[in-house]
Amino acid sequence: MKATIKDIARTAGISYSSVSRALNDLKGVSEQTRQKVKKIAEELEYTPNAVARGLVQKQTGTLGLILPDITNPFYPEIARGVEEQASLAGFNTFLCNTNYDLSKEESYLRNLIEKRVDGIILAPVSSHSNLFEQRKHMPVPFVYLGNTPERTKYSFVLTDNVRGGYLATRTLIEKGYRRIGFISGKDEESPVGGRFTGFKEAMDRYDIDINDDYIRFGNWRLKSGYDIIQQMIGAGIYPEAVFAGNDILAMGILQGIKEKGLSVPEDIAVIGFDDIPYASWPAINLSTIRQPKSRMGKSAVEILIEQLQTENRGGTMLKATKIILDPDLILRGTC
Amino acid sequence: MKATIKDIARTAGISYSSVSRALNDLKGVSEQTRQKVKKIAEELEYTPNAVARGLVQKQTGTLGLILPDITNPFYPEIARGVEEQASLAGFNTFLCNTNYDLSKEESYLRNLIEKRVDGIILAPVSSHSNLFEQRKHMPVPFVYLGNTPERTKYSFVLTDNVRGGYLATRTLIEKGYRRIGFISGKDEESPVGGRFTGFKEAMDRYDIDINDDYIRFGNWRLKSGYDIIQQMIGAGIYPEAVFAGNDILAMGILQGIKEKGLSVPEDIAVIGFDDIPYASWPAINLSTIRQPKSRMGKSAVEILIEQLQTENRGGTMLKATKIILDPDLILRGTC
DNA sequence: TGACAATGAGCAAACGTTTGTCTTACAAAC
DNA sequence: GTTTGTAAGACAAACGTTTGCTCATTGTCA
Repeated sequence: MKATIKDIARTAGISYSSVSRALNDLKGVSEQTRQKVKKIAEELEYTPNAVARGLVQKQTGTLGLILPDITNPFYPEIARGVEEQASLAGFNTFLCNTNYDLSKEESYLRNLIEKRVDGIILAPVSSHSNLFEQRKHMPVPFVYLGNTPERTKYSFVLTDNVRGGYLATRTLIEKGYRRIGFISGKDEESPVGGRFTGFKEAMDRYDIDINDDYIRFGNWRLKSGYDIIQQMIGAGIYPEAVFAGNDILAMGILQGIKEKGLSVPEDIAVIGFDDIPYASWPAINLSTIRQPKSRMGKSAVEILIEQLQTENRGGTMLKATKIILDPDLILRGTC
Repeated sequence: MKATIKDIARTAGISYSSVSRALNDLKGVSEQTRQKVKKIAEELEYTPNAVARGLVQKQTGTLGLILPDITNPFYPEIARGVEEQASLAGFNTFLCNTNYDLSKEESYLRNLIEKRVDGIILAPVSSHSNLFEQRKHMPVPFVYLGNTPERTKYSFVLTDNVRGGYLATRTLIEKGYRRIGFISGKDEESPVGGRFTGFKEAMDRYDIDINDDYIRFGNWRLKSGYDIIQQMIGAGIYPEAVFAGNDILAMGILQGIKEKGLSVPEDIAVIGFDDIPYASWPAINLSTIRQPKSRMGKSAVEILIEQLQTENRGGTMLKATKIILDPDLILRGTC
């Protein structure tokens, strides 16, 4: 923490620019000097100061990841993907939890820009925030992850929700179910719009009528799924299969069904969305549509890094990269 | 990203030191000038450069959190606690995943030191690494979280494992169980030593003999718990209650019991350790000993920040702070 | 042998702040 | 009218690097 490049220069009896060159393996120093410098650096327990370097190079080797809540089982895998890919490329990752607070999204953004991160990944609370769309220009490479506002001018990576919805529904249909329900959180909070679209497309494609009694929108909490299905069963009007807007909801539905004395998938089949880790636990064993979460995180980092390189070279802002990943069908025990 | 303090100074027609003072609400500038400067800063979309500030102040407003795997359900809550507390104090948090790789622990440490973080929280893979004990001195405030090496010279915060083990075992005893087993991962990888100690203390205290047939050490994966209990049941020699070294193991055990056609807690009662989020899901409903994970994260940050303040003031290194938090008994359906 | 390139090294200017010291002006106090 | 105090602001030195430029010195080639 103490020794600087100047200390090394002094004890080596050379200029500190040469020390810098020696340490960074740049040419302009003899092999002999290089060795000597490195040896002295070792002895002095020299640790390069990335802050100073960052100042002159205008690069900090840092990325920012803003997400709603690392405690939500959907995010840890994403964070891991991001961190891993970033680390591979020599970047450190700032973790920022907004706690589903829109205003925090903005303040973290400012905060990260002050810290001069080289790029920012934002997994927004809602896709309906156009907070960032209004800015003329991000001063740093920027990419949305997941909940992307429609027609954004920035880069994004997300899962093909329409295709996912279609896949889920088609699977139920092919298993022979006809009375199929859709239970979800509300549209405005999420890209579920696409999932519902996929649902409708599949039903249409197979010429099955949609029964509005089986379509319900609550919120995104487990209890919502639990309540809705119980209410349906209680009223005696319930589908033989349900596609849940996400896995948390699906788990609530599972629980609700069981507590009503019915069984899954015999009485009601269930399929979820996301494939959060819970889904694979034996006691739950939920069929679902997997979002490639780790891949999403990695792709986001790749976008940032590519943008960094091109931007530096060309000097001009390049077009936004848009990545839409395919979801996978994960068949387990609930349908 | 473009405008600097000098740009402001130029358009305001004053020296840039005055701009700095105006912006930071220091005295030495008239109210009038201050207003003017702030207005210009606004117009120029000035964003302070934290890197430059960090260089002169020798403080970056950054903490590092090194942990094995954010995907492991034990860590997200810790990370959240850390991030929240750090953010409250104006610090950003670097997330570093070692992927259970000891060498990465060290390289991340070096990495963070180069980045000149103001403090480091390390949740080690194993408590048996004395990699860091050998260093004469950490160049930055440092605290262990969780898996702390014995007799460390650094600060740490952990849960009282002995007490937790005692609590779990006493609970089983008070519920009337006598033939009690302990299934865990191996000692050398974790502080489970304490948990086993607590187990033995409780058994001793209530004068119950420990049956070695019921004590088993595998690894820390779910499958280990699953295999061990199935093997026990298969052999016809199994306890009426088992204390599992952690919740993951407990869930494997739960699964194993059910697949053998036995029921919980009627045939075998189970209690775990950690209280990972899974444990509270209705379908699992595991009784367990809760580690106050969020609290642990927050305490670690508090230690760092206090050390930061005292160190700056006194100029001398202060004593390590040692925090041992009490675990809580969480009674659910499995015992 | 002379011209020229390549090499090793030093000098100094950046990077964008904060902060200690110095100057000036003006008002209050004697 | 001189001293003293105070406030506003300017000046310049840091912080620890990287990097463009210059300058010898050496080696190469015709």
